[in-house]
Amino acid sequence: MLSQRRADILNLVVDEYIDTAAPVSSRALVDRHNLALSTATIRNELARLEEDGYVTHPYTSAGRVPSNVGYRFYVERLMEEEPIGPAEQRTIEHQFHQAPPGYGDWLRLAASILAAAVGNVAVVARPQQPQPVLRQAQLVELRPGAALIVAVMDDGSVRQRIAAVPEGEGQTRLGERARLLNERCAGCGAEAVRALAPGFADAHDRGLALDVADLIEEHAEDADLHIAGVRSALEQPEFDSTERILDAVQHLEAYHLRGTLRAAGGARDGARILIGDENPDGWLQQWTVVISDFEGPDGATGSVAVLGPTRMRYGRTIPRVRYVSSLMSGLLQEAEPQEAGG
Amino acid sequence: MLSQRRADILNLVVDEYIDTAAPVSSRALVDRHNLALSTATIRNELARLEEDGYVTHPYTSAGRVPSNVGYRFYVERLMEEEPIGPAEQRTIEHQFHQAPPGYGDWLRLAASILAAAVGNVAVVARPQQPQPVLRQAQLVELRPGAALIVAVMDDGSVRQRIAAVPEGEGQTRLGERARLLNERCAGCGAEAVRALAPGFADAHDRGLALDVADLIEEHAEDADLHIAGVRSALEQPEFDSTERILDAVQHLEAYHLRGTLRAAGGARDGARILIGDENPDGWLQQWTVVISDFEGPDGATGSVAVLGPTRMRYGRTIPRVRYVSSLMSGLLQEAEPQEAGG
DNA sequence: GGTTAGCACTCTCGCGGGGAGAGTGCTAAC
DNA sequence: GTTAGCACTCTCCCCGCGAGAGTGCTAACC
Repeated sequence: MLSQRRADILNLVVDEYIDTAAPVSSRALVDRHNLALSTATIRNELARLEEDGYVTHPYTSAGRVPSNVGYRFYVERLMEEEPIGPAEQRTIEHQFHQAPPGYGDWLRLAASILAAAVGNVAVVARPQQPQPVLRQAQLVELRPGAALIVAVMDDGSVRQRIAAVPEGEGQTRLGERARLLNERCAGCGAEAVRALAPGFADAHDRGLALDVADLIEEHAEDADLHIAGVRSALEQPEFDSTERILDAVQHLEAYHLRGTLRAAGGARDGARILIGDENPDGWLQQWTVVISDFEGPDGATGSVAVLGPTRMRYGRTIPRVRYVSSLMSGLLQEAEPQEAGG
Repeated sequence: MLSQRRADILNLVVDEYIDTAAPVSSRALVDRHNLALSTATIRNELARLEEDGYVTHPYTSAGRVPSNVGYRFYVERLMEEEPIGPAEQRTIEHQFHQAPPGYGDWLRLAASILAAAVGNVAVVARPQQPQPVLRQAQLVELRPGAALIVAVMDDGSVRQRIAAVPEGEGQTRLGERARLLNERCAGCGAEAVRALAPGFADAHDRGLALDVADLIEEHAEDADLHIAGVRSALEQPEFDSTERILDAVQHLEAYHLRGTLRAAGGARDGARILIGDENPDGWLQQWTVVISDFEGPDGATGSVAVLGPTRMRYGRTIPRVRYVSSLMSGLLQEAEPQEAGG
């Protein structure tokens, strides 16, 4: 366990490093916080903190940099959360209410508001049910012999697939097939639909039912994941080399992130926090991820997350992730949706 | 008009520069192509080409670099297209047939195949009808007082919006509302639905109809736009500074690109080509965009495009954009869709 | 008149040196 | 336990310099 004084010093080191992105020297600590100790004493304490693994040295005679262990301790014990002031809150809600009311717009907006608030990458994933159920399927004729199946789930997610249909059929016949399909399969999960499939008299209907079953259990499209703030994150000094930027760009593509959002991690008041190598993904070793889930209709869960360098303004980020998450939750569950503000 | 010899030299300069990314010297031209002329003669010709605006000098004593005018001339008169060999064609088709048959997957796949084939950013936009028509709308209960409208268009595109509904209603009542809406509005365009709205007896149904009308004329989501190959494009030497990379990253976000794809430009056999400042967008001044549209069902048009530095392998890119575009078109219109390749 | 050799001139790029500055670790004294 | 002092280390930036690549120009050549 750290002595009070050493914990205080660690706190200052982390704060300072988060602020300046430069290794923190004993001199800087004493001067900038008017410590009643000499730099030599601080140096001794820093050496102890280093022995215990809370800070490191980039090279022999530079200042100290927090380690992942140091950040973790900081997040759990030292950090002060930066509250969301009334002005900031008003700004955010204002932005929300000015948006066009499309559903995708809300999600995108949440991501970009959050990204702007924390200066890092923000990701918002649409609520999805773990075991979705078919609400209704449509058949859209593409050309003779092929149609697009559009399947809407009970959580509002939509999945599409091209399927073979008999060549001579027009849209009206396809409409009948869709009606039959819906009559029997609406409200069913993937296995149920698959079990119902053999019951269709027509071979093509059987095929369609199996396709629908596939669609139900298919992972939702990455399209339902909204990312914002990549640029501001990459402007931070940790991304000084082009390779690092390119690696980040590559990994921040939508379909890599779904899995990331599901990762568990040290929680703090409902926000899961993964620092550096606590992340399961290799490429995130230098990143911190802060995730908060929110509730959609019928037990569907969505996620709000921020990704940034481990040197992140935790005190600012964590409450804002939580707040945007609760806004989304409220939007979908409690409060009035369409009331235009002022 | 350029003399034959000067045109030949320009051709060599552009080829060479595309290949090496370094200013082309008279020496390099003579040596690498066994020209029966001295470097001095070439220098004279290069000076003339520079006078006429086809090439430039980065600084006094470096080699020559093609200007946009030079590239344009090259694309229209000089370039040789690099045909798609049978092996490459087989690879591409193989990749296509191995894909999961989801509709979004096809589009994404097309983008990533194209990106890999040309080493630049590839974008594929889902076919959309200019004047879409409602096929069917659904109401998904989010919570008491609010529902999600899910509207499917006749081209298979889907748009969603949150709407207010009377508080006491369950999903069954919402289903009835949806049925009424579909009975009257299916097959209608935005104005038609808007005209029908006052005909609904119930005020909420009127509101829903108006929402649906909005949805029909709303721009489709950026979600329907698939991007690939950002990393390989940014690995090229023109992106040496972090600022350039960041600018590119920022602008390559999905919702900036729809407009870009609609831009017209010098065409070559069905591919529209915009070189450098021919692009309407300011940020694309250093980029070339090659676009080819393809036909979806019922007159919907999608687009396939490649974006890269003006120093782009035009001879390779153009036929491949055209080819992938025709594959998409075929997938949606002519050939067999599901045949798995042996 | 077109072509070419020769040469002076220019600009970039990479390398090494050197000095300033910032910080540490250690020792010895308080 | 704290502190002053000092030697030591490592980075960073600037500068200069030489090598190399390429051009433009002039004058001769076919």
